Order: sequence, then structure tokens, then C-alpha cells
Amino acid sequence: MLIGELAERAGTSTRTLRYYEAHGLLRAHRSANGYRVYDEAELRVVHEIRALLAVGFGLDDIRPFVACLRAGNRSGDVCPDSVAVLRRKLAEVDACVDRLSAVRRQLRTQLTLAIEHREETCVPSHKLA
Amino acid sequence: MLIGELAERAGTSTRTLRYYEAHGLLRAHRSANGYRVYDEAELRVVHEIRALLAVGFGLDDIRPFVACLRAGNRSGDVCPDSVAVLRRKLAEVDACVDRLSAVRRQLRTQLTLAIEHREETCVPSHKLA
DNA sequence: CCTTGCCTTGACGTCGGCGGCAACGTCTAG
DNA sequence: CTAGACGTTGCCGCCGACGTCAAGGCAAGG
Repeated sequence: MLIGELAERAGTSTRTLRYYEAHGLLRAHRSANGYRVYDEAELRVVHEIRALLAVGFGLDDIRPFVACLRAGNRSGDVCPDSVAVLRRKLAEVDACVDRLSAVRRQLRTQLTLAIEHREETCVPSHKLA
Repeated sequence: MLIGELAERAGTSTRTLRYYEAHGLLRAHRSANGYRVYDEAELRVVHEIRALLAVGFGLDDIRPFVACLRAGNRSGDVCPDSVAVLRRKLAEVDACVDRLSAVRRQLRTQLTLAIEHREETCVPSHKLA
């Protein structure tokens, strides 16, 4: 399978596939003319990468999952390194949700106060330049 | 007040202040030698900018708040344009929290499944290169 | 005069996951 | 033979809020 076919089957671009390879996630043999030739298994790998990217992982985070797949596992999730990354990411997401929740509270407070004070102090900015 | 003093009093850098000015948020007079000279009021503006940035606003979002302050209001929040931005941002934050919550659920599921399957299928990736 | 320390503008680097283009080689069908 | 559809490498652009030089002007004290 050449790069164009893999790209189409995976629903992505050749640019993207070369990018993954440059970052150590994809593998390809080379035919005599220098073209990249992919195993069927790489399609699976690309799907894994895309799924994890969609969830918010970075390429570096994804590497262990790919290694896990290559090691013969049916899922890229089952290896200890992958599990560690999953845990870490879960913690990050939790932290992020917490921060955003705090921000949300502040925004609501700010909005409420602004609307309350609106009648008292208002000198509308858009009427003055 | 020169730029160094304002930077120090605002707890930021001169680079940052020049950046804000370049993006239409800060104002300065120029002394004979070309130095920026700031009013006391600009300190207030810088604080407003920093506070909003910390909450997650972009510089473009902040412009109405600064205009509102300059228009003579005690808070940058009370003008209609500012309120509109606050509302929009609140909606964005809500959407973001929702997405992250979905991601969180998926991560937990993935983690749970991975740990369940661990004993059955495991070929640890880090032992194979 | 020289140093030190303030100020000026201008321009490139950062981070990540690519998109897009250039300039070129390869293969195939008509 | 040639067009066109594939492949290759390589490099710039993007987004945003700055950090970090670079190269120089201006002020003041020893």
C-alpha cells in the first residue's frame, strides 16, 4: 500500500502520514523507487493515532499506544505505559475542568454584578469612541 | 511615569506594555526624547487587562473593557459591549467544560477496560523496544 | 570620556499539528 | 512523446502573548 491509498483509507492526508513518520509513530518500507510502502497493520495504527489525537493527546503521549499495538496487543491501551499516560491525562483533564469551573463562577459573578450596576453608573463606551 | 516604572508597578514587563499598546489597549504620551509617558490611570488599565487575560480572554476580547474604563466607568464590566463579551465567553467556557467532561468519561472507560484486559492479553510494549 | 541604566524600534523564537507550495523524480496510459 | 497522476524532500505559514536579542539614542554621575 502506498501513501496515497493509506491516506484515503485512513481519512487523512499524505502530509499527515509523513508527519507521523517523522515523529516516530508510523513505519514504512521503501520500494526500489523510494516510495513508502505500508503494511495493512499500519492502517490500524493510524486509526489509533487519530482517535487519541481527537481526545486531546499530543503525539508524544501517543507513542506508547502505538508501541503497544506493534507489540501484538489488540488494543493500544493495555500496556502499562499506555495506562500511565491515560491516568496522567485523566488527571490533567480533571485539573482543567476545575480551572474552567472556577473561571465559570467568576464570569457569572462578574456578569451579575455588571448587570446590577448597569443602571447606576453607565457611560456607554461605544458612544464615546 | 515611564514604561519601566509602570511595568514594575503592574508586575509585568516593558515588552508586554509595548505589546498592549501596539494592539490598541494601552495609551502613552511621548516626552521630548521619545520616551513613553503614562498617566496614573493606565495602571488601572493594565490591571484590568491582566485580570481578564488570566481568566482566559484574548486581547481582542479585552478591548471593550478598556474602552469602558476610559469612558469613565469604575468597572470595565458595566458597558453593553463588555457584557456581551462576558456572555459569549461564559458560553464558550460552558461548551469547553462539556467537551472536557465527555473526554473525561471516555478516558475513564478506556482506563477501566485497559485494566480489566490487562491480565488476559498482555505483551508489555516496553520489553520489546 | 566612559560607564551604567534607562529608553527606542525591529525582528525572530516559542509550541503543535499539520496545510500548502516549490521543485523535482517516477510510473502509466494514450 | 507527453500529459498527468502519483511519489519524494524541504521549507514557510498559522495562532497568541509575549521572551529575547540586536543595535542604537539619551541622561547622569565619577
